[in-house]
Amino acid sequence: MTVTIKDVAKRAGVSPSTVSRVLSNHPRISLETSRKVKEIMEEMGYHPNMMAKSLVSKTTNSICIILPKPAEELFSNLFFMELIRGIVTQAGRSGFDVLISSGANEKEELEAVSRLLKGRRVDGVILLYSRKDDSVIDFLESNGYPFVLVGRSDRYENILSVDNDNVMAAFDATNHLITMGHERIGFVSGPPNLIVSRDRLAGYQKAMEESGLEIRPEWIVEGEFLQDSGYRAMSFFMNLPNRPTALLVVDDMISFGVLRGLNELKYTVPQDLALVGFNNIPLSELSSPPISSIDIGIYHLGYTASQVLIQAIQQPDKDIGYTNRFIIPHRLIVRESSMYSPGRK
Amino acid sequence: MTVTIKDVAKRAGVSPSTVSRVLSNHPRISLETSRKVKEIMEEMGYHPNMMAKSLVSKTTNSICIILPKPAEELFSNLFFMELIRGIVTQAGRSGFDVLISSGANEKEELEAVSRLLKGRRVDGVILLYSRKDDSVIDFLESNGYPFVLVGRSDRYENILSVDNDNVMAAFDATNHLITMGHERIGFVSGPPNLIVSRDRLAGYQKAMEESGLEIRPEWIVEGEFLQDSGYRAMSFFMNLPNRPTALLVVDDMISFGVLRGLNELKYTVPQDLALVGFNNIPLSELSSPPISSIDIGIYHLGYTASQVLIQAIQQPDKDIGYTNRFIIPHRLIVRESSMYSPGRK
DNA sequence: CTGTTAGCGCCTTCAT
DNA sequence: ATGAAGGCGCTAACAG
Repeated sequence: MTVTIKDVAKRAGVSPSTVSRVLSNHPRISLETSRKVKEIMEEMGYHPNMMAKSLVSKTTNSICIILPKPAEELFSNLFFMELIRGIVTQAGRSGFDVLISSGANEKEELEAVSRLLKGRRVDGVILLYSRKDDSVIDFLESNGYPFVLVGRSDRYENILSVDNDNVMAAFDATNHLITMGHERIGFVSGPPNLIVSRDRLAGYQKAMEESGLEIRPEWIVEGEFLQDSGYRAMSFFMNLPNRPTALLVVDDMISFGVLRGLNELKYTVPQDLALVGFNNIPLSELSSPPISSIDIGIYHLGYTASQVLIQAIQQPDKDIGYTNRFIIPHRLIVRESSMYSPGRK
Repeated sequence: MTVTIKDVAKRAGVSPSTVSRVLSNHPRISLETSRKVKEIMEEMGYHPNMMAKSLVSKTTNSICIILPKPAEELFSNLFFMELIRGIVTQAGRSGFDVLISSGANEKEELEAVSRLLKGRRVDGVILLYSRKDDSVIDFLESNGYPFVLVGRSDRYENILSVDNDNVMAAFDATNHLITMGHERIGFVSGPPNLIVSRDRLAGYQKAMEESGLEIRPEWIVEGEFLQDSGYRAMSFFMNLPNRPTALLVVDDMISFGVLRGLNELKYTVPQDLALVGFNNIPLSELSSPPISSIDIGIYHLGYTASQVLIQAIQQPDKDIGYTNRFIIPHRLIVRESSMYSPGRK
């Protein structure tokens, strides 16, 4: 049924070793033989058996992605799919396959990772989240397995990671609003345990301070009100005395909730409240009005993560510690939601 | 470095076969030995080498997903991610790993599939698209490889597939609008080469005909105007003499474009035009107004596809031809965008 | 019940 | 430049 090296060898009248050498472009092999063998391989439809190859080479040419559990996905599926696309594309170019896995809880995740790595099914791992303490990272690190984190961890310093400069991104976004003439700017955050939320908050604060603008605690909202509560949250917010004229929102998905709340309350964006979001999901430009957003290069993030991981797999020595964090550039996309300059009061 | 069966055997004072038997829960093995071996495995941190296992068993316990190329993804990333989640979850429960792959064009796709299958890296394939003629399907079918199609193909009749009844779904959606009192109903379609577009169009037409309502060709629009052209398309549409009072939109993503166009033209939904979409993406309920949508159970679609494929892999005899199409139920989610009954004229 | 033997398909010495 | 032999880690006969 299956065509093996042996078969090809027999048919070509040479030894299996010779065929094997042809396969690996061995230098010491006659051009004549090489040509003939290749022809026969083609003719017989030979395909190398990856499993056998892996068994002897102790390498699998594949990596795996650990999806976060649904609970943690504030940043929607859009985000992950785009990331995966980047990863898969780059991995493909390097001749790597991508395996995708997830677990219902951290324990299951750890089991899966352990099985895949110890069972020699993959050579390395891409982690798509950043938790505070993470048994998976502990496992990977203490066993010396190659892995890269998409995001940032402040507990683990010297691990490979690919991330945006979220502080700077928020800084830029805030300054954009300030430049537009806003002085009272609020911030809608995501789950506070996500590092990205904290980083963006920090960038916002930094920009406000550097411009000598006031930050009031009640201007900072934690935005888990994706669904129904968008209305109430915005209602509270808009009724503040001396309310903000602009809002930085940590994720475009949340922006939609905000927008919805504002709409129900009959407020107009950007006149009553200007908006700038993050992540620039495809729908950001389709909403009414289109939302200004920081594009963080999600595809690029995935592409780079894959590249970095594969490099680490192939040359396990290069990470000397000072080039371990890779920063993907961001850029602000200005749309209608922030194209309005408030008059002074 | 790696702990093998041999090592465990030596340490336990038994033969490798015995250890292997313990691993596979062989019946004829003393309880005593079994316990001891298991203990030692635990203690030595033994993990079976998947590659070696695959090599001898000629089975990989993994499947692969072929992503469509970006060009074909009218139905956004949201759709695919949700699908993948369903697939990965179910596969995990059956002890299968999921590999994900894609190609820049059909030729590359075919190469990838061929490499994975002939190279014995995966046992079967899930196809996430339905094209008219497909060299990948031809390849899979003629080689007798297990695969399942998410979607429908009218060229290939007897292949395993998981799909919605899109005709019925569109029928239901249209009837909902009719029940609400609409008589002039339009249809925004997707790319005409996608079967799902055609099926939904058919369901719409059926419902209209059965209710004795008129269908005008100019009421049927091909909706590739996601981005900028939403405005112009809607402008054309709303200026029709005797224009529709309701619109069926083939995908929620497109609904956003429509909504945006309407907004710019100062029309109100649902008063000026009622809207019902498909796929019920998470954002459908966050838009202003929230969009009524047919939920097609994307996760369920993926979950079932995985289940069907794995079953086909494990018992390659069962598909006798009359149970090859699996239909996932849909349901209409009514929201504001269709909660308005137009007065008669 | 347990041990021995022989591969799965490939690669890598070691000879020639 | 090519062949022969041994082994990667595991399973599946075949013997006891």
